[in-house]
Amino acid sequence: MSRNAAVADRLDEMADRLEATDVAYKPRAYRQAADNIRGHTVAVETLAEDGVDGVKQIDRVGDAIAQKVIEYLDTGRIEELEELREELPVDIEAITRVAGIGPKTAADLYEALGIEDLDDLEAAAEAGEIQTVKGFGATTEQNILDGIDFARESHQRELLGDARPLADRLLGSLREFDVVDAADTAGSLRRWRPTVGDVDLLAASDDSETVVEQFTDLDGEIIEAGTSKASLRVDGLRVDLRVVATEEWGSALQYFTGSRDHNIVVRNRALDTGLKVNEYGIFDVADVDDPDAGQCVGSRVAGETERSMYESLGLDHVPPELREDHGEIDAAAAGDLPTLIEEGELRGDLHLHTDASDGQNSVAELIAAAEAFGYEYLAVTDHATGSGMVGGVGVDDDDLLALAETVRDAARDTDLRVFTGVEANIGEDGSVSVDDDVLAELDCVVASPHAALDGDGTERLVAAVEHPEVNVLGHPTGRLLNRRSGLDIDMERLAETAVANDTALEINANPSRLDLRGDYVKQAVEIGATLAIDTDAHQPSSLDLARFGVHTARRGWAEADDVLNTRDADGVADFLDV
DNA sequence: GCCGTTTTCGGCCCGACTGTTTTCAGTCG
Repeated sequence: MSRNAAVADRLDEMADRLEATDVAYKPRAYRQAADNIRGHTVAVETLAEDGVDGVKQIDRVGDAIAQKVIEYLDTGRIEELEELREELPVDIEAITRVAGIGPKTAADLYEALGIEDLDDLEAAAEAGEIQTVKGFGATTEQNILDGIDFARESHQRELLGDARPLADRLLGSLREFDVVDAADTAGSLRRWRPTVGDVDLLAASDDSETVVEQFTDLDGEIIEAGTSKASLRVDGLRVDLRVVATEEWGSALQYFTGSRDHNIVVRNRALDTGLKVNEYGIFDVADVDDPDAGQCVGSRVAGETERSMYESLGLDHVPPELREDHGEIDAAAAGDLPTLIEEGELRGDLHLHTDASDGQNSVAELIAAAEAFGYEYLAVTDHATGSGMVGGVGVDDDDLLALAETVRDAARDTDLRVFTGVEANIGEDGSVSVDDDVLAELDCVVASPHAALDGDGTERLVAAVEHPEVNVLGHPTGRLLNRRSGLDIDMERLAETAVANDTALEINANPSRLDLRGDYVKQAVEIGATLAIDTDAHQPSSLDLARFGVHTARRGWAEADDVLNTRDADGVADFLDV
C-alpha cells in the first residue's frame, strides 16, 4: 500500500505543531508538501529508492522535507516530530477537529488546563473551566460542547457521492429565493474531487443579508452567520454559503472554485500583464501607483462571468474539473484545452449486475431500467466465482453459460442491444478466474481485482489486460475511498499494454471507488488508451451514478472519443469483437 | 521550509467572521 497518505499525515501534524509553537511560514510549507505527497500518483517508497532527489520530484518538497520522508519510511518515525510531540503532548489532530479550535488554541488550553485530548476538553468544558482561561469566555465554552461530538465522529473527508446530492438539494432551494440571481457550487465539489471537506455554495444577490437569513432558515444547525456568508451543519456535513454582488458573480465563482494552485497560476499570469485578479474582478492596474491599495483599484476589465475572467487573461475558459494546476493554463493559452466528455454522451453501460450474482434485479428488470434511462445497450456482467468472492456470490462456469442464454432470450424482447458477459476475478498471479472456453462464449469480459488489494499490482493487471478474452479492466486499483488505497500501479505501462491489446480501462463510477482516478485517467488518455465509464450498478437506481464517472473522466482530460461507451452499439460490438 | 524568465535571499494570499479584545488574534476557507 502506498504510504503517501501516512507520510502526508505526519507532515500535516508537523505543520500543526509548528504553528502551535508560533513558527512562521514553515507550517504552510509542510502543508503544501503534505498535500502534494498525498495526491502524487507515484508511491513515495518508490521515489525514495532514488534517495532525496527522488522524493524531491514532488512539487514543494525540498531537501529538508525529503529527508524527513525518507527517515519516516526507514524508521517509522520522524525525530523532529517526536520532539514536538514531547514539547506539546496533545492529540492535536483530534482537538483541532473541533470547529473554531486551531493549533494555537490547542496549545493555550494545554498550557492553562493540561488538556491533551477530546475527553479532557469535554470534561473541562462541562466543568466550566474553559471560560476561566484568559482569552476564553462562556460562548467559546458552549461552542466547544456543541462541536465535540461532531469532532469525534468526523475525521474523514466526505464522499463526493454524499455531498453532491445535498448540494443539489440546497442549490434548488437557493435558486428559488426571489433575491437570488444565480447560485452554484464552488470549491472541490464543483471540481468534482472524489472527496470534499465541506459543501461550498455561492449565490449572487444584491441583498446578501436576506439570502443569509433565508438560507439559515432552510435546514440544519447554524455554525456561523454574518452579512455575506453563513455556515451550517446539514446531514452531518458542513455547508458554507457565500453571497456576492451580481456583477462580481463570475470573479467570485472563479476565485472560490480554486484550486488554490490553479488560482495562483492565474494570478501570476495576470500580474505579468499589469492586471490584478481577486474575488471582485480583474483590474487593470498598469497605471496605478499602488495596486495593493485596495480590493478594487484600477479599472475593472472583467468579473461578471467566469468566461470573461479567463478571456481577459487571454485564456480559453477552463472547465472546473481541470483547475488543479496540471498544465491547464498553458493549454488554455495555446487553445489546446480538450473538448471534455459531457454528461449525456454515454450510450450504454458495460458493467452491471443482476440477481444471478449480488445484484437486486432480474435480467429483464435491468434491461427495462437501462431502456428507461435512455441507453442504447448494456452488458450483463455478473460476478464469476473466484478469489474475493465470499458467501457464494459468484456464478460458476456452467451457470455463466446458462445466464448468457437467459440474457439472449431477454434481449429478444427489447430494442436495446444486450451483450452477454461476466465480471471475472483477477487472481494474485494475474490469472482470470473463468475458463477460457467459457470466456470465448461471452461478448463482454470485465476482469477486476477483488482480493489482495495492496502492494504493486502492475504485473498482475498487465497480465489480465493481455488476456485475449478480456475486454475491460474493471476498477483497476480496487481502491475504496476512505477505506483502502488499493493497488499501486505503473499507469504508463498499464495504459501502453491496454492500447496494444485493445482492452478498455474502466472508470468505475461508483462514488465509493471512482477508479481509475482522474490523474491516472489523464496518463491513460495521453497514451491513447480507451476508457469505459461504467456504474457497476447492482440496482437500477445506481445507473444515475454514471455522472460521477463522467466527471472523473473530465478530471482526466478525457474527450468523448476516448470513451468506449460513447460509441453506438455497433461501435462497441466492433471493439468487443462480436 | 520552499522557491526563483525581474531574486540563491527575501519574500511567502487575504478577507470574513467570531469572540474576546478596548484595537485584535485566531480560525477558516
